Amino acid sequence: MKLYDELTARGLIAQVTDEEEIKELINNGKATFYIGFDPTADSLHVGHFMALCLMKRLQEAGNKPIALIGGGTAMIGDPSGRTDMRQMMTPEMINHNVECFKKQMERFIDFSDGKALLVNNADWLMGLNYMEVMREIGPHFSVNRMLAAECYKQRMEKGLTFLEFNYMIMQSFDFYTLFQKYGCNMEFGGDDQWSNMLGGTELIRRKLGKNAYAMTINLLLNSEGKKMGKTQSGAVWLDPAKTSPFDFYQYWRNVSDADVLKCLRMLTFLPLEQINEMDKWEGSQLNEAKEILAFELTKLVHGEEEASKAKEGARALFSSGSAADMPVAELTDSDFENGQIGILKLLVKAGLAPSNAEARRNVEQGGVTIDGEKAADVKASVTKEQIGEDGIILKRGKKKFIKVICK
RNA sequence: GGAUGGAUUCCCGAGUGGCCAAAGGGGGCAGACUGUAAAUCUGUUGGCUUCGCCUUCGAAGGUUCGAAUCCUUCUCCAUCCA
Repeated sequence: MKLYDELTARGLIAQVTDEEEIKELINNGKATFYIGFDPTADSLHVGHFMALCLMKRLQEAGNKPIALIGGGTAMIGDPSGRTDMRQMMTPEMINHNVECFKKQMERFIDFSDGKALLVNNADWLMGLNYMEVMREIGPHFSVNRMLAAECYKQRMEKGLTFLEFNYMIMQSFDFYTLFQKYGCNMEFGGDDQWSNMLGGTELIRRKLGKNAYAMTINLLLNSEGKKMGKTQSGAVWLDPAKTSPFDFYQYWRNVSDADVLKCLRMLTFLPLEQINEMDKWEGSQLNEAKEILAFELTKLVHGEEEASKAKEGARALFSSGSAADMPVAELTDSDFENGQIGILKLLVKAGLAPSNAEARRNVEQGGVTIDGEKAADVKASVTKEQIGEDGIILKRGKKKFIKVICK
């Protein structure tokens, strides 16, 4: 199966500017393409991961990837699809994030020997001269058309500042620059980037009279239409320090039935035949598919060893309620009073509850167990001896476990 | 620059002097049922040393025995006019 068909079969392709031409280019390894990543946080997340996987697939087919880190565009903030104003980021934050992004990307994409490029648009955007940009680029953008673009629609009601309005122009300028500098003829991105990307192809056509192409990949949405890769407490990060491999594994282990196959297709590198086979699974067998999904993704992001650890840990935990590889919380002597610690304080210290009140509620509602025994009394406490050398297993709710040990 | 409307708890959104830690919904959390799924039902949802106390209704002052509610100034946002 040719690359383009495979991407289609996996449900990745959302929109393309010219299907025939793009097919021809990427199937034959003739594309030099770029994907932009704005450093708005200090770690990549699942959305970025999809883009990186796409990059990898294309690279394997002989195309040349350029990973662009938006150190310059992050100064503006992309308003696409957002209803609220973006928080302005300080240059220090941006630089820090750029460094974090670089490190993480190098784990996924092979940048050696010019097989792929890593560039930062701050290199050309920061030195731009306002008047020059106005005269050179300005005339090629119709405000009327920009305002009609889908990506600004949501902001027309809540308000849009001139700063953010310029984002599209900067992104277009990126494509234009890469086209000239590196012969970059394609841009990929999430579907929410479509209008920004069209801006780039238009600009290249108008200024240089040349053709460039754009293709978007579908955003990973769950069956309820919400973006996946987000939890209550924030994004699912690729940085193990921000989302532990265990939690990462659990996130995918817990996707709903309706989303497993979609995730397998879009996110993993498993052969399509194998995935189609799983498509026939029903009921509790789907549970196995979830385990495969979780394992595969954890393997891709954190390596096989971590993935196995997470898998074994989860299995042990959910079947017997104990495991060697589970998150650990350490207590120190100062946490104890007269050699013991209250159950509520213990929950908070272990990070299972954000506050005493929350911990109290959990205990009162029967959601807390210690070593498998239900803790029903809010005033109960645990002694240092009970925790001992091996520690105790503290559980809140059905899925949150932590091992508590003493120093 | 002018006119008008607005800012309430995680989000949406009621509340116009005491009965307000603040209706209702969404979301979250916990329980039951299950397959670590979905749906459904129940409870819960600011904090604390929890029969009590402390901090919250854009910010700062003021009026009052008492303010999310009234007054003053400020900040921010939307709409219309320039």
